[in-house]
Amino acid sequence: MVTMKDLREGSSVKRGLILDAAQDLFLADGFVRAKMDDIAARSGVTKRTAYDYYGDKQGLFTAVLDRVRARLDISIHRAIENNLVAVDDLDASLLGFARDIMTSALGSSEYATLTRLIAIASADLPTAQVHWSAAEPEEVLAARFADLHLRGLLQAPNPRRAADHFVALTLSLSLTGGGLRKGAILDGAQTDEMIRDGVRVFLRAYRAQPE
Amino acid sequence: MVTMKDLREGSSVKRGLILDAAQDLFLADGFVRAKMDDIAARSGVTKRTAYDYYGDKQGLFTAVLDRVRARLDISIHRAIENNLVAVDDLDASLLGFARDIMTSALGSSEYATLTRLIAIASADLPTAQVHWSAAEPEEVLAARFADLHLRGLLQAPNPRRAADHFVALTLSLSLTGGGLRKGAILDGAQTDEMIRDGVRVFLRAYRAQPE
DNA sequence: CACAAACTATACCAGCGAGTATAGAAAAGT
DNA sequence: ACTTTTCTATACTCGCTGGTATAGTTTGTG
Repeated sequence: MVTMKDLREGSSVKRGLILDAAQDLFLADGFVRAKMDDIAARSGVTKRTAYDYYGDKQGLFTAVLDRVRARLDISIHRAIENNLVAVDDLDASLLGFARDIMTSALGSSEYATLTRLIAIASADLPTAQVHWSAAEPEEVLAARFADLHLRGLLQAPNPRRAADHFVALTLSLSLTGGGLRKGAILDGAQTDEMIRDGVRVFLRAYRAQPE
Repeated sequence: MVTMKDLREGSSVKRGLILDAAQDLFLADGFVRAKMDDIAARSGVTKRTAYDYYGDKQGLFTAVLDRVRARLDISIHRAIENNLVAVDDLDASLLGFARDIMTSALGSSEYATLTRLIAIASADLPTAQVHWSAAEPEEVLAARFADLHLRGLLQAPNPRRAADHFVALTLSLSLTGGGLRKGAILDGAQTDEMIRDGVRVFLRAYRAQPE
């Protein structure tokens, strides 16, 4: 075990480079098969330096996990800002929200990345935990749904459950491709169709009925 | 690599004991951290014998995977027989189906087991594949939904998608507990509530509307 | 310049665990 | 009874990889 104080301050650019390499290799090979030598090589840094920065392999992994979690937090906030603050067209808003999450920035979404990292952690290091800074994604979405409920747009007396249902119907399903497969096999068009169907079903169940 | 012919026939009881032990340890520790010595010890057999039966560690893992898959096939068929052949009360039928899958026999469901094993495989050995004997679960459920559609009980023009939605709303959500956590944390009562809510939402979206 | 911190380069070590070898005992045919 | 197959028991090999040691080089800074 390496305490925080043993770690080197260092330059934040190098920290980032190391995390980038580590994230790539952890995602590609899982925790165990990813080798520290490869991570160091890919980040253009000596293995020794990587250890000086992050202590040990598990420390590096949790650092990757934390960064992705933080980025997802931001993505979610932005997606909410852009879609769920001033809602008039429910369909368009929910659709835009799900789309934003699935394709944040240009690369693959933080949501997909985090999901995979958590799966890896669950298989390889049962001790690792993800601690959310504020609230986990479903919670903040639930808060929005509660608002929409009050405003009479949604019929969602249990907003948290509604959020779970929404995520399950759109994001989760897009990632797994439906069924018990392992890899994400959906291309862009299929993903979008999956999301559209999910939103449609969600709204058919949750849209407030005009009296 | 060990060819089939190198493997020993052996007694089927011993095969089962080895698989039992392997399944327990793979589920508990993942593929990498589970040790062949422990598996052999737990199954009351020498390590050498385990190797004679299954060739190598990966062969043992895929054997476990195949057995669970086969059992899930059976469970699903039975759950369909018991709930989705002669349907009058849609709510009760779908609820019974989901409940049966989640609590097949007395132990934990094959569905949960298989899900976890696939997650482990996905993290630790990207090469392993699950090959379904006939059709994967969602397909057979989709066939049932197609039937219910024809009989005017369900409004599901895309039965496969409906099956994905049903599974996502009930089984998947019960396993993950909602949100991006890793372990299953729901007790029996919570699971049942999750399933009930899932079925309710599913039917609100998919039940055929009386003209 | 001097001095320290950061970093490289490379060699090394130690443990772990998959898989094997060897020798023999116990079933099980025949 | 004899032979073959199955299985036990234990010791062993061997590659891999996380982590470290050592020595030297760069970089920054007063």
